Amino acid sequence: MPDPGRPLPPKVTRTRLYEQVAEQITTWAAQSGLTVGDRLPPERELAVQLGVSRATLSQALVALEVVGVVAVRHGDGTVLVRPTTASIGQAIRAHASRLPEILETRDALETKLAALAAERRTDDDLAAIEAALAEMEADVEAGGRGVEGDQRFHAAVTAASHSALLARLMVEIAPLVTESRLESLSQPGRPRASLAGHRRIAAAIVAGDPAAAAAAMHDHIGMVSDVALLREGQ
Amino acid sequence: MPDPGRPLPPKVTRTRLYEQVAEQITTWAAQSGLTVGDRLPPERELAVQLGVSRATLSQALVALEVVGVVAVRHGDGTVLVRPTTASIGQAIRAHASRLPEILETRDALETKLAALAAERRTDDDLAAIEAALAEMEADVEAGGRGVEGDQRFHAAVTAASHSALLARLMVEIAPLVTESRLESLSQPGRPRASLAGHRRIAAAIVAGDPAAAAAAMHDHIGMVSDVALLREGQ
DNA sequence: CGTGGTTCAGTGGACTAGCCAATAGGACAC
DNA sequence: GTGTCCTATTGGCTAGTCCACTGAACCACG
Repeated sequence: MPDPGRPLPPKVTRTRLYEQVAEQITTWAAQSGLTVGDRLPPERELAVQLGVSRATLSQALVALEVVGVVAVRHGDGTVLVRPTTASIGQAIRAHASRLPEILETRDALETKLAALAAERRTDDDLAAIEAALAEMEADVEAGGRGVEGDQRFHAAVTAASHSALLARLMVEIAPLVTESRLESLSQPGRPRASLAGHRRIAAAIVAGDPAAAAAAMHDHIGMVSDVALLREGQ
Repeated sequence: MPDPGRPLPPKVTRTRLYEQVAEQITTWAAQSGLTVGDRLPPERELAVQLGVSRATLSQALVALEVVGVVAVRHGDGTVLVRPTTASIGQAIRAHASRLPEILETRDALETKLAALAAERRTDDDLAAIEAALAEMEADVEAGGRGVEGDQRFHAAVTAASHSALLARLMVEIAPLVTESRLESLSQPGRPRASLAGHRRIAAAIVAGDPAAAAAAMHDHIGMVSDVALLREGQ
């Protein structure tokens, strides 16, 4: 769910072929255990493997080059210059205790995001945040866990921060965050508590108080952390 | 390093055609007074105007699309979705290198890293931090900018945090951080100030005081930020 | 012995020509 | 008016071809 950027709805996004190809390349590279510095197969060969023309593959490589994932060297080959998203997840999964790390990282990123959001939020941002809150509330009232609304809320806050770099890092760890979210919201009483936490965060953002927003987000993640550690720990 | 005597080799930067084309498009769009929402000429026509093939033009458009400058709509046309600030071509080469964003992100990640380091640092970690400080000090005393030592220091703090995920994210933004580091340390008096900031951070980590370490790191990055913004402002 | 040039295989860079697919807008039937 | 269909225009993608660059092996010369 590459989403933190747009609270906007489904919007039939026509996926261009090169996007899919770029995605396939990164996942394939991750699964193949390719690391920084390794070479991708030659374009002609790779194009055949992926079942696309060389021109399309070239577009995909341009996209990956612009994003800084690969470096295409004329006459030499194409090399990975940055670990791909999937490889990050893979690397982390190799570690036994990943949940605490995920929460630490969320704490680092999201407190900053909340503070920035309090400073920069537009009316549209606030509307998206409110909508996410409403969605979560409705779900929780109906006995649900509010997973969707929770996710949307954090995505809306990310969007409201208007920081492309931080947003990208959130996308990077998104799959890991999903895990922790599910674990947390699956506990009795947690959805309501989480909703309350969100309300405090939203209030601080609406009020334009960066410090309060950061503190509220920190508390919120700390709450998730506590319970998760209890479950996991002893 | 083939020739220590010469300061700078010719540096033949091989520019791909699509990069030049992308640049031409943005500058042309700016000069033509095109604003957000306006349509670019059809690909076939534009390709002729620019004197390149449609395939190459397509690559350029992919690059601009990835960066978020244009939106290519099948069957309709290509529209501008973000004002082109002339320097956008540069932005493509440097990925998403917006200095303020980089510093925001560093602030988010590194304050947390410093706090964790204060809690978890081992003797080896402290030794590495001290070594980096010593290296930077020696370089600065000798009139250098201490770039190497600066980098090592932050790497040592990152290692001392013992958080693989945060470390990975630091790796992600490493190339961007390098830019900001160079810009900052190139200013008169900055290396010394930076060294002092490092000392405060190190002291807090040695003392095992997470809050103080985070605060010191925050101040340190804030200092870099101030100067950088001054530079940018003019 | 080594320095420097040459060759060659492999690789990406770019172009041309062509067909497919989506869109918008007008023509038409109702 | 209203809805449907048609069509010109536009981008999407492919195939085939040639060119330029890289690196390594090779060889000739000093």
